Amino acid sequence: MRFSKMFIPTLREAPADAEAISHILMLRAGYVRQLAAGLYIFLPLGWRVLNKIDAILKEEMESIGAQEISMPILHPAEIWQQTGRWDMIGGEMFRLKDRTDRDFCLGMTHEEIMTWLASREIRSYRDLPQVWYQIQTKLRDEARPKSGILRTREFIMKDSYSFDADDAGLDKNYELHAEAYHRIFSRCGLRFMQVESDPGMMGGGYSHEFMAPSPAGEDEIALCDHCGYSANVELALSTPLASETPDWPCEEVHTPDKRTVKEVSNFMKLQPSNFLKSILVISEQGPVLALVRGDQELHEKKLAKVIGSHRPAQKIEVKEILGVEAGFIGPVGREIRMIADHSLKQGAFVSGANKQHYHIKGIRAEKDFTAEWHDIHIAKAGDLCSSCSTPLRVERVIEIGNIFKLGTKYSSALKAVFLDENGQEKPIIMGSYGIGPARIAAAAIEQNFDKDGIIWPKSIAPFDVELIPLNMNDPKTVETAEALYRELRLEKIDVLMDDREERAGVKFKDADLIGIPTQIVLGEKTLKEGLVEIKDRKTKEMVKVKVEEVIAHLKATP
RNA sequence: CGGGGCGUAGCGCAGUUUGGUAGCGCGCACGGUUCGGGACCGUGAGGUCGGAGGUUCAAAUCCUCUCGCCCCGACCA
Repeated sequence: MRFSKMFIPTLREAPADAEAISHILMLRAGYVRQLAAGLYIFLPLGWRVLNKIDAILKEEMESIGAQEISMPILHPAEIWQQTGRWDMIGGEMFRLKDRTDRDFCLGMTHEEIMTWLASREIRSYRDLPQVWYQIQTKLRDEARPKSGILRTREFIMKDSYSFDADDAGLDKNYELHAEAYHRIFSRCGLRFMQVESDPGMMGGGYSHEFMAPSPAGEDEIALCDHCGYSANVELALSTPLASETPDWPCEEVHTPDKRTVKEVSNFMKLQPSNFLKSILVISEQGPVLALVRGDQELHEKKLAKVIGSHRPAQKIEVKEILGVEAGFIGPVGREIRMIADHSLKQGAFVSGANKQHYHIKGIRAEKDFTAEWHDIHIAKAGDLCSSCSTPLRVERVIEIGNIFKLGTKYSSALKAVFLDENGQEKPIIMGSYGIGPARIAAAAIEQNFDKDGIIWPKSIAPFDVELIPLNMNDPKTVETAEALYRELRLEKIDVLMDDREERAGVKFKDADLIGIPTQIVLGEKTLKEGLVEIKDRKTKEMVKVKVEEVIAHLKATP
């Protein structure tokens, strides 16, 4: 492509409402434009990147036997009603009616529709397994679109679905996808890891996420460098370091107006880990007291797995239900249902005394209070790995892909069944597997940039090479550039030639911003010696090469 | 959905406190000089001051309502 003909609107200054690096750079380098909150236009450069990623996705999907199809994004409500998700999902689903008042929604994902297809077409175990995939638009009315392209309301996803006759088949397809995903993200030049994850609204029991470390990410994962344990902090298990607990006698302490763990621990000159924190929540079955150690945070999702959905109690409710002001509540002498974190099992702690302006010191599990024991704290850096007791690291990450074992949740609901070898009717066993190409692109930028702009991994760069003839008024420069341009294209090397009548400085700045991995600079003086400069965008290293040897040189440096 | 911030030329911003009829830098167009890291000089185009209503002789500026965008949190296949 010729730069002069291609629409690449670069910006010297970043629009004020962009914050994430990938967002700023994609805007500045002319890859995307924002239409509205969470809606992005991909400009020619941006679309080329997505196409490169898609090509890798297709290759790797085909390599594990997945077959590409394409599904509508407008879905009749009935199918979503049959699986229950029409009612389960709230405002995140775009809903609409057709002219005859029939309910529809815009697809957030395609489990329902894929399963519907399977239910109509698959009869026998002989038809299985099947793996179908598509690269298709999804729509979700996100509560909070953010970080440019990272969290949008409309986005493209590669989603695949496996259909098997038995669990072994599902395990196989799950494993094949995990392997394909490793190849995909490696080929895209990302640093990433596979972690255990919470299946969430997908249902089913078993899932992993693929995470690319980046400060721009929205998720956090806990990692053990020793045994390799890694999980989203949403479900990561950990053992908080044991706290030093002197063998206090049980006694009340006057703590006037000291309510928070911080206030009381400063007042009593103790560590937060010497405290027992009591949090009142309201569940559907009534109030529940959640107990965690003072230096830990309550994990609402973990708690929800024990007591179901719940909300924190308001200050007035605490007073009404427990008869004492928040800040002085504790487990001692309470009849209420209590869920306590494992870290409180051993040792003596300080908690609220259930008496205004008093705390109680030296309370012990089982002796002074009883509770149901669960892991309900948020894993944090420094906690010990629950399997090998090594301190955990916590890292911020971008979710770039996920894989789920769905089981029969959707096939049962939609009657996607087959007859097995014995003529028995059984629900198909399913898995679903997603990758967000735009997130791959954003993560690649977040992981590869410098002060001058983007540094694309070669595999997903919009072009392989940028040809930069500096002086378009010099016939020799233009002639050589045109010749090289032709030659590169004959060699199937994607080349962008900056043939604009611009000053050298502008071309250099734009080239660095856009981030094509290799730059070939044609300067008037070096050209007189028959040389051009080949420059690496990432390392800034430059070598002078004879014009005739450019192709050979490019081929020699992968 | 809760909290905070911001809407003035294509982009970045000033002007709003104290009401007097809109300005700077970049970009854009034209002419000239320049030409290996976002050139310089000159001329010029471009604005419903997010929108609606109100107060006032007069509103970008004050009041009310409303829309949009960003950030934090809640939420999140």
